[in-house]
Amino acid sequence: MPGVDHPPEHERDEMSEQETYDVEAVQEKWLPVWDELQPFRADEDSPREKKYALTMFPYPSGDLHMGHAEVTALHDVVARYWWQRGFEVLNPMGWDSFGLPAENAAIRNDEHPATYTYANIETQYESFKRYGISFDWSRRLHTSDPEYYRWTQWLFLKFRERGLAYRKNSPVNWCPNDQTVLANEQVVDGKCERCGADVTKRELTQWYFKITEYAQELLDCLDDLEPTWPTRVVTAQRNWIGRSEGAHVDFAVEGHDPITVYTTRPDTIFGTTFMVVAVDSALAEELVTDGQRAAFETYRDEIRKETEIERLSTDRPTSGVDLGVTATNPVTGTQIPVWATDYVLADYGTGAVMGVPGGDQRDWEFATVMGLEIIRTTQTPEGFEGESYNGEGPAINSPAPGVDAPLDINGLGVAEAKRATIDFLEQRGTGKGAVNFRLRDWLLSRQRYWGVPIPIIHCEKDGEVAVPYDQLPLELPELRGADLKPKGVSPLAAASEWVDVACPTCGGPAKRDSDTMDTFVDSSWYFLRYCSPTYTDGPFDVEKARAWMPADIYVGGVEHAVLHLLYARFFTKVLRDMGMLDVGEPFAAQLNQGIVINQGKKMSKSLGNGVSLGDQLAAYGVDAVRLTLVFAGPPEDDIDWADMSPAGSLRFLQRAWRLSGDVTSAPGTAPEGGDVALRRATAHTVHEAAELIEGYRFNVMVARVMELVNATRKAIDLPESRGGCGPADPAVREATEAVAILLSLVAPFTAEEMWERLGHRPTVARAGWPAVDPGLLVEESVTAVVQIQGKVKARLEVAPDIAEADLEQLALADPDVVKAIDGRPVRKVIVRAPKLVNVVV
RNA sequence: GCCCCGGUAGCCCAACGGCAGAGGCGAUGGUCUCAAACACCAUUCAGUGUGGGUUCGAAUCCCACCCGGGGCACCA
Repeated sequence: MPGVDHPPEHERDEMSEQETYDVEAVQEKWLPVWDELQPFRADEDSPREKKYALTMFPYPSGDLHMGHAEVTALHDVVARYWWQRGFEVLNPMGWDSFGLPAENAAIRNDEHPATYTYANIETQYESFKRYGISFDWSRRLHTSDPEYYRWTQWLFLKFRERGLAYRKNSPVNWCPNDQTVLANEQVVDGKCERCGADVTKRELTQWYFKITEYAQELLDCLDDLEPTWPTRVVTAQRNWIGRSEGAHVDFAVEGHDPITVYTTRPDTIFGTTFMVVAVDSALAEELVTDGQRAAFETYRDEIRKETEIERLSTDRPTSGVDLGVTATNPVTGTQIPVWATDYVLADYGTGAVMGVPGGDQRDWEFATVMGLEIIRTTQTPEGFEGESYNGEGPAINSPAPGVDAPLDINGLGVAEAKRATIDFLEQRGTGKGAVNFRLRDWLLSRQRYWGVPIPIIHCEKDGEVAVPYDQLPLELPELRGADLKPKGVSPLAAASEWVDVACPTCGGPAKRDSDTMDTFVDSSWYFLRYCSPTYTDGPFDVEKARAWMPADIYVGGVEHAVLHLLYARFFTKVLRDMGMLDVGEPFAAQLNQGIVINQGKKMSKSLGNGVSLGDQLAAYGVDAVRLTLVFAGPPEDDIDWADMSPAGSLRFLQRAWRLSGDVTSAPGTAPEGGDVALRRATAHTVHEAAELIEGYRFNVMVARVMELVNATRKAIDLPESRGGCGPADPAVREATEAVAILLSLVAPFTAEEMWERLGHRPTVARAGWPAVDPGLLVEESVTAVVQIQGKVKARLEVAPDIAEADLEQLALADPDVVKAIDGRPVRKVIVRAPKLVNVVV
């Protein structure tokens, strides 16, 4: 084992000063003790104030890796801190155990996905235990257990009863590799978030959660989360929800219902010279005239073949087809042509846009290519050389000079012009102010096996029929190996003895819905299940949830900034509206850790730069690895393992541990009367550590503990003449005990061992926060700096409560200061008692 | 293109608008050793990405730019 000295047996006697810290033996020693003591069992009936420490539960792929080690080490600092501060802490762990990797493994190995899943869960469970995180294992859960997913199904049915789960036919994102649909959030740069394949569109009837109904509230509550959530998560969610304000405007079409468009710039309506609808929308199909139908269909089919990547590409050529109809501008009465194009999105707004080339660059390009008229409606600034202009400026051509129109907004600024136009449209009944969101409803159906079956039966006569609540859980049929191969429809559809059922309403032949739910549904409420993991009368015990929710901290990866975190917020709000929760937000505070990389790059098999957590633990021990991860830097920063020194961490732990063997005073020795300098250092460290932890500045906290260890070492070793006090001084015991308790947040094995060597009973994890005499925090004297023109010229030892006038007098009398002033007239003296005096000459 | 976050010793990182350095790594020298490794002791090193501004005083506040990371991006 590198870094640890194992002297031969015969030398041991001469090495009493250099005791050996046997990492492995210490680890083996304490695990069974903790199992016995169960120090982290959360009790909601406890009179202590409660804290809920939550960390994102893992997907069970293989064993734990460096990423898991980092996030749980950071998380554990907070959880253990809260225990030490006297809180009752809920710190649960479970597994997000439905999902594709298990299914793919099952196909490869001709087995059941559960085999892979539960084997990995056991492996990870054992690893977590050895890793010494303060989880309450009695609350362990797996989302793939029927007793868990019965409640996922229950929630789905409840949501459906509230109109929040519905089925619709619509073009959806399709991953040709995983052979399943994807939610908007799972398409990143036109690629499948999971496998990276180019996503295409398909027209399918699928289940959706109506998250858009909560769009405004999801947005508004971000204001309250802003102080305690990472900025980047809050902004990412704001961007994702994408609220905009504008108007719906109706354009009359002969022989058809009016076309309603959404626009954020109703004030530019005088510049509307054409109209564009999404080529893949039903509206386009309806509007197209017989004469243009052939051209339209050719164009539409071309676009449909394209992947998301191609459609999203910003340098694609402008394209479109004239639909052959005209619409009437509701303000000017002008007839304008209606086109179909691919730059308008079918599922945003109304799928139709008023073309204002003077105010929108896309419209400008379209008008230029198609030879359509361009009218500017906002005065461009002096020297403007661009094409379209959407900035601030007075309205012009609204109406054009000499034209008589029922509305005149010429000269108004953008905001006033908008308001005037909306007022006019509303009076005329041809439009109204409107708000739009970028957020779409959450597509939750998946054409795969290893997920929660959707508890719906499709009957020809009765339509969609819910599986009765007393028949939940609706369990998955036993499929394995080749049965699970992706075929474009769910594997469940082929399990005829499962799919074919009698309709619960009419008893006639019917079929079960053969899709399963997106696994993000499972993880949208697991933090509630933890509050009462074995509850059988509902997804969770409302009273228990009241006791624990919201989670006081949620630690996890920033990759979930929109997906999981938005969905979980949505579920929480719905459950609140169902009367099951008091809170509208699930996570009061959040901490995102960085990732562990190696040699400047993400660890990956292809780069061959992976670092095995198991190897690191074997080489340096759990505590040293945890300490390294916590000490590496601010939690949000990435950690380059190549820059880290677990050996250095181990060295420090040994130094700390050695202190506990050097203390010679008896346990319980009162610290009063001990060496004051060391007592002050201890008091400061403990005091500051609390502030640092609460600010998530764990790396600095560790540094402070290192300082205290160094100070204690010196106090023991140095002769009295050089500030030492010897191992028998009560201050040494006080400092060492503080070190043990502070270290218990990061290095629980070492801390436990120290605690025992100090003559205490286990477990240090519940020893309580070190008591600090507040008097020791007040310094007897402080160093005041005297500056001339901002440059330090002298230092003075002064009382901390010195008056400004006294300090000024003292400073100006100092010989070094007098010399530095050198007889020049003093123009100004700035005094910041007790730390600083600045003399301006 | 728009919006966030960040640039401090060789490296990882500290520093209420007030002495740029807390801690660690590395390096160098020493103690120990036949020698080395380990351990221990000591020493070393930047003026804070660039340019302006505010201030008695700026790593810290403001503006512009450069570099790195992230989010959104035909969202009308």
